[in-house]
Amino acid sequence: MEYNEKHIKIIEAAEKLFSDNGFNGTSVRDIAEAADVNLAMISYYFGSKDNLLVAIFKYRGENTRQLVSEMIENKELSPLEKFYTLIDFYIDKFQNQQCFHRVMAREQIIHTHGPVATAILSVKKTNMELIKQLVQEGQRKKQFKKEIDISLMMNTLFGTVNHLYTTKHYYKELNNLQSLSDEQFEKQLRKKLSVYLKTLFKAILTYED
Amino acid sequence: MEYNEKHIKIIEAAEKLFSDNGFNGTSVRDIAEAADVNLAMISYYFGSKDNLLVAIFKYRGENTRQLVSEMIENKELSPLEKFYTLIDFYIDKFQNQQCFHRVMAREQIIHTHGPVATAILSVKKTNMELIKQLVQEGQRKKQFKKEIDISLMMNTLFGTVNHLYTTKHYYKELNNLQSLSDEQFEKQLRKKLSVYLKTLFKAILTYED
Amino acid sequence: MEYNEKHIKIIEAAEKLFSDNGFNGTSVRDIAEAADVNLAMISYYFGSKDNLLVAIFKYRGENTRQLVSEMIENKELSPLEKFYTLIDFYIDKFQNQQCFHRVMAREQIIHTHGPVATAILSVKKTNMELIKQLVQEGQRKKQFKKEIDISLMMNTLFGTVNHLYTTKHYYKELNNLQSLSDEQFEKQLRKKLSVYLKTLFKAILTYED
Amino acid sequence: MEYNEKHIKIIEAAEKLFSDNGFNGTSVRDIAEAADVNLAMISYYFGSKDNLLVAIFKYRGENTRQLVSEMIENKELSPLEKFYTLIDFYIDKFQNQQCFHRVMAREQIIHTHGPVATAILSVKKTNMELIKQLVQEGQRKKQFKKEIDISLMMNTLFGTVNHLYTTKHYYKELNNLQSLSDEQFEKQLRKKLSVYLKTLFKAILTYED
DNA sequence: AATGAATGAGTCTTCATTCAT
DNA sequence: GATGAATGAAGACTCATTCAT
Repeated sequence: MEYNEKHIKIIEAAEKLFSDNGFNGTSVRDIAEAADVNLAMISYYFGSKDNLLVAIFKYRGENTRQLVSEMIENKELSPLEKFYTLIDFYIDKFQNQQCFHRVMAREQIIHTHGPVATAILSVKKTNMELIKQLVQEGQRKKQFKKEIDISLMMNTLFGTVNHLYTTKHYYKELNNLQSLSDEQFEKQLRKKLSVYLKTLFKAILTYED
Repeated sequence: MEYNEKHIKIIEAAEKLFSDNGFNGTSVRDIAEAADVNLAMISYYFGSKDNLLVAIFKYRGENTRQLVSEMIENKELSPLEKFYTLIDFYIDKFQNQQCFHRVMAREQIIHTHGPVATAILSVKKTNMELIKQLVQEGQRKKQFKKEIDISLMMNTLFGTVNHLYTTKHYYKELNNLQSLSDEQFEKQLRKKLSVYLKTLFKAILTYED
Repeated sequence: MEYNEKHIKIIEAAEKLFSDNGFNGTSVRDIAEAADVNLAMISYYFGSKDNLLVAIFKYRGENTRQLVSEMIENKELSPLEKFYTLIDFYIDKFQNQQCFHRVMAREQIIHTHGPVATAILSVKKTNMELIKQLVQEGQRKKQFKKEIDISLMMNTLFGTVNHLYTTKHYYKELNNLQSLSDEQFEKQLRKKLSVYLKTLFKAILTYED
Repeated sequence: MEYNEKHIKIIEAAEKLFSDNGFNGTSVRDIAEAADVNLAMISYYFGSKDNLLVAIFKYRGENTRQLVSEMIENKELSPLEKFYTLIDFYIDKFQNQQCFHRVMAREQIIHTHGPVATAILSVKKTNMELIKQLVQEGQRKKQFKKEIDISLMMNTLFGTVNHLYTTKHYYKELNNLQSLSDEQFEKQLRKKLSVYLKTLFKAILTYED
């Protein structure tokens, strides 16, 4: 599917609004205003509001595979180094596409079937596949433990990052960081999280010493 | 606040519907029908649909503290044993109150301020406080590491459990477990998750050998 | 009809609220709260909200007749002096019972039939009768003109006072009297209106010189 | 603001219904039915029921100024003749737009602030200004008294006409004119009122002989 | 290809009143 | 006599979508 400029304008406006007010809390009218396009154009371009949601997942799902794929095939890095790179990649992704991940975090809960679920599953399958590949490489090279539940491990990776970024307002409050500017806070969070996850996954994946 | 039988009937009906269709995807009419009460009674009892959501959080938040508190004060368990008990407690909680946690998982994302956020924050504060207490006990007894980021660690605990239970339909699909009955699946998941998290948190908290 | 203390409390609370927000803009619940009585008591005492409105007119209509009647029968005053007294009496009445007159001014417009109209008509008949008597006395004594349209003249009397008091907020604005305190304004208005109406009705009623 | 055919259809239907049943006594559904338009169209066109009320005042307020203005600038009439014309103009206006004036009579009482009050005040200001101009012309030409309280005088003019037309059902009753057809009654009323007011205002404005 | 106008269905909430106690 | 709890009906408004142009 090719998205032209206006498609993208609508998608990004919708993403922001869905992120702030939820899918059902956002009206097509709101989106049209935010994207500065005619109201009827949204139905015209996407068919329906539901379809627009699916389009968001497709739009955001497209890029990931290639980026991660290239990184994994890099021959100069050890599996653990690759995993560290992967962690930073996902942290960056969540940080830079917070709106999208907020939308996804919410919608994946209620969509168990149907086109939205299919689009989400496709994103998840890609991630699963790439990470599996990486873990297996580490295992082949005897640098990663043999017994690793990849699915649960991924749950920890995405669960932690996702939970942290989608509820960062509570994190801020609980840790009395209200005085920090958003920028400072995000920078600090990024750093701490990166170190934390690397330590954590080193423990999960490798034979510690 | 005291909730009578009808309050609870409404709360539980709402919880289920919010869980399945989202807050905005559920009409007060739907709730009234599911709870088998008069439509006007919901406004009469709770004032508004928003208030009903807050009531759900208050209702579910009330019990936790005492249960966890008692467990933590138990003198016969070591800190690590207590943490293991805590893990199982939360796994059970998520498993038994999946509807509630689905609602909470969704609502905590968009409510950054206001009464809903306040109710959620209160639940989170309680959890934070209790776990902090427990970790500090372990540290005092030199059984837990000195440098533990409690907040991030909790993110891993709740993030993992939360993500797994709220998106278990994807987990099932990604691991090709569609053939399992829901009961079998849940039982197996519970078991695997428990072992996984205990191993994980042992690594996070203690000086491994 | 005898009104007890609670009846009167309700009537006066209703009168104030109807005056501020209109009959349909006031809920029985509002009245119950303002009167500090149980909600059901209003139906219990008055039967219905409509009946309460009728009760207001009956309650306020009762006193007028006797007061005016006595004044008119006073043998020491000339007809014109009596009319002057009457003018001040009505000005005082409108000033002291502004809420009631606001309600009446509004309700008399839409109630052309039915119990409310009947109650209002009864008040009007009383006034008409008394004033007619007074004018005829003046005519008998050759102090008032023979050709006086009493009905239109009363329209001028009540129309002027009524219009002025029910829309005094516009009068204030139009005459740039916003700086005056309510008290100062009312005092000044009362005075000016009294002089104005006496001059006016002297011209209408008597043979000027 | 430009009103198209449908706007006007809605405005006029609303005006009639507000006149008969009051603003709060009329539902948007009633208006939609009377105007034979879709229910949602009223919100679509006017935004809200309150806005529709404001639109009524704006719609009816637009024409007056020009008509009166032209008449006042007419060089062939004496000030008193102009005033007589003005009286007939307002009588006609009240007679022909009884619904509107009923609505205005009711709403000006409770709206002391806000957009409705602003729209009403604007109508009143226009009238005030035009009449002031006319009276001052009469004073300059030494045909009107020097000491005239224009504001109170206008209260008498509008108060009388307004009171008479908005409560004409009581006038009919009090004067035992129930046997007259509406047409006959209105014709007769118009005539009597015109004569009455001209006599009255001649007395108020000019040096009588 | 793009859109202004329009709409049927549905939203949450409030209402005056009732009735068992 | 007095009332807390309850409700059927109705309220104003918003929604996603359509369709003639």
